[in-house]
Order: sequence, then C-alpha cells, then structure tokens
Amino acid sequence: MALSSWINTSLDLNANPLRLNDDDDHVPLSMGNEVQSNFLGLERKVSVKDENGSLVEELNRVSAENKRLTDMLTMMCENYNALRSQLMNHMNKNLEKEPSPSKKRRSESSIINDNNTGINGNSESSSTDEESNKRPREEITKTGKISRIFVQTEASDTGLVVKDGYQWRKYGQKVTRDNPSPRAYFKCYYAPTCPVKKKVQRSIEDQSVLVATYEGEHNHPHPTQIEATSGTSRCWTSSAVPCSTSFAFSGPTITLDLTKSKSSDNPETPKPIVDSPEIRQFLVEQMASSLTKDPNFTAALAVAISGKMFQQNATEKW
DNA sequence: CGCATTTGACCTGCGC
DNA sequence: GCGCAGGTCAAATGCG
Repeated sequence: MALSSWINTSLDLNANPLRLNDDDDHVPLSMGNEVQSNFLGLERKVSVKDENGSLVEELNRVSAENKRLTDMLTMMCENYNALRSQLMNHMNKNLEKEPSPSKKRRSESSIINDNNTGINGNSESSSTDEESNKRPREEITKTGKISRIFVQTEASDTGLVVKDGYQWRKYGQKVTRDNPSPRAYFKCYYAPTCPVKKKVQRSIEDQSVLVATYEGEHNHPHPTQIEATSGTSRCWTSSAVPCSTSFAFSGPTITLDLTKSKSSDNPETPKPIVDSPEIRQFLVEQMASSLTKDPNFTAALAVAISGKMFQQNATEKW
C-alpha cells in the first residue's frame, strides 16, 4: 500500500530543537532568566557570521534528523504492510484448512476475505460465482452491494456504534456462533425508503476493532453531503460511500473503504479518491486528533513551541 | 410522553 | 422433517 507514498507524515518536528553538540561553544538555551541574560550578553559579542554559520549547521542537523525520521516511518510502514499481508495469507490458509460448519458461515468468511483488503483497494465485494451458485436467494442479489469497513475503537469502548454520518436505527442484536461478541443490526432511517442495512460486530481477532458490514445502496444523498452544499464539507464524496479511517497509536492502522461512486464510469479501474480535498481534510483531521492524544507528540510539540518562542524572543532582543 | 434501544420470540434457509 | 444458525419483528423497557 505504500502508505507513506501518499501521506506525507513528516511533521518536521524537532523534539529538542535547541540541543547543541558537545563541542559547540553555545550555552543551552533552556535555562533560567539569569543565565539567559548572561547568555545573551555573551552572544552579542559573537559575530553575525558565526551566528549564521551555527544556524545553518543547526538547520542541516534538523534536516538530517527529519530525513532520518521520515525514513524510519517509511520503513515502519513497509514492515507493517509485510506483516499484514503475511497475516492475511495465514488467515486464508487457516480458513481453507478449517472444516466449515455451515454454508452460511463459509459464505460469510469468503466475504470477509474479499473485503479485507484494507486501504489497498476497493473493499466493496461481490459474491463469488461459487457462492452465488450455492446461495441464489441471497440478500446480496436483492439489495446489491455489500461493503465492509473496519473501525479501530478504544479498548474500553464497549459500544457497537460506527459513526459514518448516516442515521441508523438498531433493530436487533444477536450472538453468533463464530464470535462471542454480539452482532448488532441497524437500518438506515435517514430516508424512509432507504434499503440499506448495517451489521456491526467486534472483530474476533481484535476486540478493539469494529467490523461494520453495509448491505445495499443508499437511495438518498449522504446527510453531510447535503450540509456540504450549504457550506460545510466533510469526507463524504458519494451517497453510497462508507468511509472509515482509523489510526491506532500502536501503528498506522488505516482502514479505508473507498467504494466507487454510483456515477463511476469504469468500475474496473477504481480511481483513488485520496486526492479529493474532502478526503484530505478528513485524513488531516484524523491524524491531528490521533496525534494530539499521543503524550509523546504533545511533549515534543511543547518542546518545539517553547523552543520557537524563545528563539523569537531572543531575536527580538537582538 | 415520545423516541430509541433491548431482547425474547418468531421466521427463513440450509444441511443432514 | 428436524435441528441449527442467522436475520427480523415487536412488545417491553429506559431515557431525556
């Protein structure tokens, strides 16, 4: 998926922006006022040339550090992708080996495999030929599309709510055999005639992940799309496009369900709609929200801001 | 009081 | 035909 190729996660942050080398003759700036004034007094004696030189050196150092961090992030993404594909292969093998207790379960498992493509591509699925032969009278044929999204939630969050902008009414809950977590059934009631249904269940592998299965297509525009026409814009680009993005703190868990729009001319070549400004904005919001919750990030940000502020104060004084 | 959610009963499809 | 499992219905319940 090469996440880093389309999301530049480089924050250009320097967690310790004023850290100087040991052989540097500068005094560390993070000191008390008294020391700072002494430091400033000494600095006035330093020629402008030296000052420029040290700043350039500092800039180079920060650039190098930034580049190193970017490389590390790229590596992490690649490793994550490799591990993920390994896991998928492993799961597929297990499913093949596993004696299937019933057709229903088997068909559901195949849907999971069809849809569990993550960000890599279109997670919208259609039933396989084999499956459609076995189950000709399936809901799929009645309502059309089935799509599945994965939503990372807090471990403590026990609810089965996937916020996707639509209005859903819960009409049932059932404990299924293959998963101890209950499955909740929702109907879209934004429009009275909307046939779309949604099933939400916690992933059996990871209880913090909610698996939402959408059946059918909305016959009405997305609520936020209506808002967008009157000024507000959100990530929704199509009436039938459930889109979920989640970022786990432990790693770049990004799950997108970018199903094609109804008006898409060529279904075989789904266009990446990441370039859409709405999607970009949504991704930015998600990243910002995740980052602000990260104590490491807030600490680094505090250091960066205080460093900047002090730098600015020092320049004003000069 | 109205609305949303819960939950047990019922329905339907499938395998044996 | 029976049992099992998933899906749906609708009365009961809770909440604002």
